[in-house]
Amino acid sequence: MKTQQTAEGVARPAGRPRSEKAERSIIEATLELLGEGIGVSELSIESIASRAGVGKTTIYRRWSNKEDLVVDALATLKPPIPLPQGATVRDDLVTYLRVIQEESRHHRTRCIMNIAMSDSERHPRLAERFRELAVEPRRAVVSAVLRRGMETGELRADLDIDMALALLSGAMIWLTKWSHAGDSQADLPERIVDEALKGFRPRPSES
Amino acid sequence: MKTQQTAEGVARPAGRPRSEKAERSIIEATLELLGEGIGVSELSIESIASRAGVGKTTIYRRWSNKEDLVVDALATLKPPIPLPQGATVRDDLVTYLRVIQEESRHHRTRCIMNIAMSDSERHPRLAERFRELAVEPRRAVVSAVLRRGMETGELRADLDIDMALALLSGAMIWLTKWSHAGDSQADLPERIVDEALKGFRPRPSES
DNA sequence: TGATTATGAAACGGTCCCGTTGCGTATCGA
DNA sequence: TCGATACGCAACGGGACCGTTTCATAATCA
Repeated sequence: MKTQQTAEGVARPAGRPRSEKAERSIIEATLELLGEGIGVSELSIESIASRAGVGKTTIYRRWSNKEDLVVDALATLKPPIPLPQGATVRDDLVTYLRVIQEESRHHRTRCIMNIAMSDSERHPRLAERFRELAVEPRRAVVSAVLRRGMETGELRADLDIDMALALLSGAMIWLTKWSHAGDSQADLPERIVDEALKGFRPRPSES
Repeated sequence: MKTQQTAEGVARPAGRPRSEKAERSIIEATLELLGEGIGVSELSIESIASRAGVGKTTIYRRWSNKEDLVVDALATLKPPIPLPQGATVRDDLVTYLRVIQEESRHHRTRCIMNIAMSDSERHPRLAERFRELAVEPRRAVVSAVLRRGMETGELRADLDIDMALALLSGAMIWLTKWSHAGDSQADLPERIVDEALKGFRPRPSES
């Protein structure tokens, strides 16, 4: 295989270069199918190729197996918007939960979250990737919000940040998953945050 | 089709009766495969028949489709042990979370939970069945515990029970799913319950 | 005994997908 | 122009599973 030097000094093989467009449409098709509820194990290369308007060979030339492709597809997901600093920590937390709630309305996000939740057993690399891309950045943002509250005194100084994050996120996901569809859930973020802030015990000074 | 009356007056078809043993082993095989991480969509009738040591015909004679079979299989899952009344509400809640934690250690339970979480989109009947069998009874038990605490004054009188349940269960599942494997998690139930009881705000009377 | 139904095994034709190969065409550098 | 590589397309042999049918055998009752 002959190569040549580009201006940047990057080695480049001779012949027709790979199509960036094809690559993008393959990844887009993958995300589309996952977003329609197709699980990783049911996802077929042929369906991706067909959806992307691409030959199977073009896919096999780039990825040696399905998992690699899905990992790369997940990697193109945009990280969430940085959380704006609201007036109070309570406001920021409500905003955070509202983002989760809003995302879970879109098929695409919800199905990809399902994949992360359920296929983590059989696809640890996928789960790890999802962790880096979706879980960790949110953890960092909310963690900062909570720390700010601990400094200003709006929150307990000895608050366990990971535990607080788990309570908030876990409750949001739980309720989204298991509450009856008929229930109005517009105020879910506020209710979760307020309940978590107050705690379950009575407050002697306020009762 | 000729029928005959049994002593109990139940109409019964002539000929060889269906094997109870075959039926049980089919359901057991189904649960085994699901417990090994096979998703509902990948679950094949042939693999069930093979595992159960049974002909495919025997399965098709009883269930017209895969989903019906899985629904019946889920129905054989034992409801959870009623929660013993400990000394305090805190103890009972810790016990409850410990049961969840313990269950999620067993492959079988964990995988079935995964199915409930992820396949609920495409199999609403399965999700509903799981709700009845696994979610609702727990909700009832914890709900009773929380109400007791509200009466005795150990908990706030205006506590939102559904919200409290979501915070506790959601946090447990979230942490089980996303915390690093290396973390010691033996005291997770205690930490979750205590954090939820205290709430995030500082307590003026105790600080 | 004979009628009736169930059972496990095997085979059927059909569908979907696998991963690979060959083909004619398109796009690059030399 | 030529060599090299990528492209979309179609076809390949092979495997898994579908849902059905056939068959010899087993269990039940009249």
